Amino acid sequence: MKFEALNKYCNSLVKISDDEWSDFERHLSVKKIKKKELILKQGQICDYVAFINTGFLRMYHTLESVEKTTGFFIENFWVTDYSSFLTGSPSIYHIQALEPCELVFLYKKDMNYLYNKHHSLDKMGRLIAEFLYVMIERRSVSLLLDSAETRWEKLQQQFSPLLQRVPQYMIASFLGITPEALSRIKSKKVRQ
Amino acid sequence: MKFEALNKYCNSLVKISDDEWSDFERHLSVKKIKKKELILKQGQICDYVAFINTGFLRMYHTLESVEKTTGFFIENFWVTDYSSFLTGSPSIYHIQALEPCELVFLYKKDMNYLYNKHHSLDKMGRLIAEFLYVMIERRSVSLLLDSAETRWEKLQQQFSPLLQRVPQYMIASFLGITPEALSRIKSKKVRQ
DNA sequence: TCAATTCATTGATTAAGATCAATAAATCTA
DNA sequence: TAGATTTATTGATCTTAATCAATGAATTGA
Repeated sequence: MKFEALNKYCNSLVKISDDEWSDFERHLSVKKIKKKELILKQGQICDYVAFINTGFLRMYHTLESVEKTTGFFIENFWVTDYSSFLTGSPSIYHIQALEPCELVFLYKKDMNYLYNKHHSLDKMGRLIAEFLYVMIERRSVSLLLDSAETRWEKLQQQFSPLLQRVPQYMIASFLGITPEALSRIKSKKVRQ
Repeated sequence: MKFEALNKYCNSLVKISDDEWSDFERHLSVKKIKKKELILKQGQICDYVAFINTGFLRMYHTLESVEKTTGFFIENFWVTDYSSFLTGSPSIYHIQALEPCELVFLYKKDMNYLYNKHHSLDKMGRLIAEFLYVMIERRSVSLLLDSAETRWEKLQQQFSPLLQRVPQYMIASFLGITPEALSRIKSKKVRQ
């Protein structure tokens, strides 16, 4: 089943009736994405959210010639430029598949219809927005209050398996430092 | 009217019927807060959101002896530790009135009741969560990609009047720098 | 209003991380 | 699998901002 993981995810958040689910399902579309393919380009308006059945993506941006990774997206959760999606303003990011992906797309116009029609789906939208808020607030605080070394340690604790699959220069920019700086933090850790 | 500003704010987000509003209103309570008073202490669970009729507050934390301001809250919007409110985990912040405030409190248990009972209020909750997400994402990106000087310039553009009322050391830590560094950025600007 | 306190500024030094450069290691890909 | 390309590491130097210290300005509260 294409929507099994998503169904399970939704049910973990809110009670959804069969009727509501079938209305929801009608607006979903599955798409396979190749490795390195972009599902969003800088300057485009992100008019969808996509649930990640399988695979793994990153968000990055390329102002000032240097490429900076600002987020990762993993299985059983959503990928989108949520700010662009919400505000309708052009994205400042690219979103790229780091591995072959199977994604379930839901477009904004359909989402608005669903939100207005079904209280439970509106509630689910609220819970997701709240969850994303908590995640990004944590990141923001970490950037403000923690040293680069502490941010690296926390990232390891939180996403240990993910880090195996990602080039270090992407992790470095996600931490807000250069690859050289991350390399030095790591070698320091080993020697301790 | 104690709830006039809040009513206006809510109606700008969603259509609320008279019945829904009166149910909403029943769960609100107004409270006056003195300057310097804390409405939340580090370690407490924030079980409310409060709408700011008048006044002006900040959020700060005091680990490692140095006090760091991480947020400001202004009239006609909400004040809360939203992460603590959402997750039910103890706050790592103090919230303090920087001026005498009149606040409209809404407690979590009442909010959950209202969310479940009225679709429109659930929708409003979603819109607020989404708005807060966009705000903090903007801040997070700025911390990651902008220099301290750029962050200062953006803050000036966004909150010029606010900055008049706040000691500079609070602004400095909000920007993620020391008061000395902010002082130097400012004097550099003047000389240019 | 005036002393006490808090806050802002400036200077000197230190530390963290950026940048530049060279090389080694890993990974594509034909 | 071999050559090409990408990525990681290490060293040297430079920048930005932190820290420490002293002084001057501004607030505040009795």
